[in-house]
Formats: sequence, structure tokens, C-alpha cells
Amino acid sequence: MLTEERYQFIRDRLAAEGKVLAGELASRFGVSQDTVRRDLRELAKSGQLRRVYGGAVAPAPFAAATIGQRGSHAVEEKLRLAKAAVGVLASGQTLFIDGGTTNEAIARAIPRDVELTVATNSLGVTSALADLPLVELIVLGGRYVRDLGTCVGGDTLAAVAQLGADLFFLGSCGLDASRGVTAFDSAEAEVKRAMARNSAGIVIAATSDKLATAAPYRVAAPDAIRHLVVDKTAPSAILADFERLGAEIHFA
Amino acid sequence: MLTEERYQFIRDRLAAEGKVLAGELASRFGVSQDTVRRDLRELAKSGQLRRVYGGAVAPAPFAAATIGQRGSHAVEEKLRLAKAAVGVLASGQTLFIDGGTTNEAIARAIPRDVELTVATNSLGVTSALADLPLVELIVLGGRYVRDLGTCVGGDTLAAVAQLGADLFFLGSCGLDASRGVTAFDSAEAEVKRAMARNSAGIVIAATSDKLATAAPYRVAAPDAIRHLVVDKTAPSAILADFERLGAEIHFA
DNA sequence: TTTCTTTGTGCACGTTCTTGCATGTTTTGC
DNA sequence: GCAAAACATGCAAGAACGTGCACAAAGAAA
Repeated sequence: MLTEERYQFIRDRLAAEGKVLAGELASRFGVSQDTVRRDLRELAKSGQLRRVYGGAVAPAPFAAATIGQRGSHAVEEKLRLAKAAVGVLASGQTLFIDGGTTNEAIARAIPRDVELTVATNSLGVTSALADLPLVELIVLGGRYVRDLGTCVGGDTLAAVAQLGADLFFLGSCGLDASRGVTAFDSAEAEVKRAMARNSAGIVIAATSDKLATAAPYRVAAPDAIRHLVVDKTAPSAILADFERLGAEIHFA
Repeated sequence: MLTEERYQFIRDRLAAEGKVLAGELASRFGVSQDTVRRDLRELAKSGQLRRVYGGAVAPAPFAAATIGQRGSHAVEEKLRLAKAAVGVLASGQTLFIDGGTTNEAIARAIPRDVELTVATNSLGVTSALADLPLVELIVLGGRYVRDLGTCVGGDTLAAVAQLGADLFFLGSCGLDASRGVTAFDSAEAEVKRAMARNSAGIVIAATSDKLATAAPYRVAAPDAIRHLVVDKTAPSAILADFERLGAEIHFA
């Protein structure tokens, strides 16, 4: 019995029934439960199932429902980034959070026992925070843009102008030590600029593919970044540039 | 029986019927009530349900006012109402839609090929419409109120004031032919009043338990209702009153 | 062929998780 | 106010789990 055969059987069984039991698989394959557990661990690592006590279940449909191509590896990376990014939070703070899948992951990673005031123009972030009892949630309305999952426009700008925040979690941007933070869309950039202007510090959690890239619209100067959350594969030369400009580097 | 299976069953049951009983779940699963209570505690910790004495109910934004009433029959009734309510729409119209489970059902029932401009302060309605390609969606931001699932406050009022709509889908209210439309919350009523003021006509889809009830805060006069969508069990005497006041009655 | 490395597997051990029971507390209905 | 039901908490037994290690089979290098 090849390992791959077991994998395929598990995948099929999950698709058909939604769950598998470790003990049942072991007796069916004629191997020890340890081997089955190793299989499950391996498949879980690539997001093909979710391990639970006693076996495994089909993965959450959450990934499929949301935006873009986000491979399973990128999900894990974003989750690690999100957990590290939450580390810069302190109870009682006021935050701006804008759009992007990384920011949605961060919002979902905020623990239930932290007291915060959060203003966001992202539908995903709003949904993620809507249930947290200690979060005072302010929705920044405006024209909803499907492709971004956020609100933009004059109404959004007006709402931002009335608020001030300790930290601004800035998402889905290009990031370059000389050009600073840049966005791909004009209206989006306007809102980000307003949020940056009304915040004491900017937090950016960047997957490694965002580093050293630039987009047309300028959002913030490179020295405006207070916290930069990256994974351990980020080139140290680039990080050194940001550190020199005053950013605090956090590794996921 | 995996723990996760019990979780899933509870989630499904809550979505369908709005409530679960600890004792009933225990006998169905073949485990002790202690285990069921532990499950409920766990799900409550992540906001997936709200614990009550004897079991649990669906979390705030969806439970709204009617906890015991929303059996699977009530869900079906709301679906029928929603389909009928969509009948009053015409392509090219501009709508206000506020909160409530009935309005969320209506939003989900809007077909993909209708061109509309929709302004809403409800998170559920926003989520329902976010994917429709022909709907220009305007999010009315403000302070998010967990129990209502909507935004209220001065910012919301200001955003409403800048817009005008053909129809206002008014939800989760008391409804009485002499007192008109009434709401349970002061801030909520303010927003509804503003929407009513800036709309040419009001549409109300009411489950039969809403008819001939009243709440403290006045929202609109009884003769402001243009379309009233009810099921066939609605008392004809009450409907006659509304019809005399100028409402058009639609049966689901 | 012989030797070494790689990979997959099973076993032993300690750890963590789940569960039912016992106990004491809180809530509900009368 | 009282009794019963529902609940929270601590505890112990057992199941499931992770890890390190040994062993065997397959292939590569000498």
C-alpha cells in the first residue's frame, strides 16, 4: 500500500462523507494509527483537511468563499503573519483597518478579550469583528467596490476625517523603502491616505511578495511605518532599510 | 461521534430553527448533558451561539427580536415573503434597506439580473448584495450595534441625508393601522425616520406576528406605507385598514 | 556485492484531550 | 420561599495524540 494511495482514499472519503476516523482508516489500510495520524498531519499541512480529535473533517469553506487565488500555503503564511501582527495591539487602543485578505486574517485573529475601538471600510473586517463583544465597531460607509471589498469615495473620506486612531493597519499595497507605501487604485489610495494622516502609527503586515514592489498611487512615506510584520524569509537587506527609517520589525 | 460532528449539527440546527435544547441534543448524540453543555460553551466562546437556560439560541444579528418563533416554518415564511417583496422592484430603482432578518432574506432574494442602487446600514444586507454585479451598493456607515446588526448614529443619519430613494424596505418594527410604524430602539428609529423621509414610498414585509403590534418609538405614519407584503393568514380586517390608508397589499 | 543513505513504518513513552460523574451553585417555576 | 431543573467546577479514567527511536525495505554510491 503506497502512501499516496492512502492519501487519495482519505481525500475521496472526505469529499464523500465530510469526515474520516483515524481508527477506522487504520484497520481499513492495515497499518497502525500512528501512520494514519502521520498521513492526516501531512494532508492538513497543505490545507486538504482539518484535523480534529478522533480523525479529520473537510476543510472550512472559508477559503473558497473569499477573494482571489490565495493558495493553501499563502493561507498559512497569512495566518502566521496575522498572529504576529495582533501582538502589537494593546487593550484600549483605537484602530483603522482597511481592506485586503491579510487585514481580514488579522481581524479574525484578534482575541475576544481585548477591548478596542475599530473603524474599518472593509466588509470582511466588519464581518470578522461584528461578533466581538468588547470591540466598539465603526463602519466607514461609502460606495462599495466589489473588487476591493471596501468602501471608498467622498463619504468614506468624510467619515475618516472625523476620527483619529492610534494605529492604522494598512493592507494590500506595494511596499518599497524608497517610494514608501503605494496603492493600485486612485480612490483606494485616497482613503488610505486619509487614514494614515489621522493615525499616530502605521502597521503593515506584508507577505514576502509585497516587499520591494511599487504601485502608481502614493499612500504614505517610507518613514511613516511604525511596525512592519514579515515572515522569516524576508531579505534582511530590505528590512534593514525600513529599520533605519524607524520601523520596528516583527517576525511571524 | 466526533466532537466536530456535534458542533456541526448544533450549528445547522441553530440556522434552521434558531434554538437548541441541551437535553434533546444529549439524547440524540448519546452523550451526557455535561458534554453537550461543554459543546455549547465552546461554541458560545467563539460567538456562534448565545447560551440560554435550557440550551442555546442563534447569535444576536440573526436572532433579532423573535427567538422562539423562528422555527423552520418561520424561515420558510420569511422566504416566501421575500420572494413576494422582490416583486415590487423594478430595474433602475434606488432603494433604502435597513436591518432585520426579513430584509436580509429579501436582499438574498434579489435576482442577479436586476439593476439597482441600494443603500443599506445592515451588515447582513451588505453581505447579501456584495456579490451582485448589477447592484450599485452604498454602505451607510456609523456606529455598529451588535444586537441590531446595523449601523446607527449621527454619521449614519448624515449619510442618509445625502441620498434619496424610490423605495424604503423597512424591517423589524411594530406595525399598527392607528399608530403606524414603530421601533424598539431610539437610535434605530432615528435612522429609519431619516430613510422614510428621503424615500418616495415605504415597503414593509411583515410576518403575521408583527401585525397589530406597537413599539415605543414612532417611525412613520400609517399612511406612509405604499406596499405591504403579508402571508395569507393575515387578518383581513387589519389589511383593510391599511388598504384604506393607501397601502397596496401583496400576498406571499 | 557491499555499504550507506533515504524513506516509511511500528512501538514505547509521556502528554494532552475528552468525557462522565460527583459536588456545590444558580436559575426557574410554583 | 421552596423544590426541581439546569448549570459550573473539579476530578479521574481512558482515548487520542506527539515525539523519539529502532527496524526494515529500497535505492544510490563505492
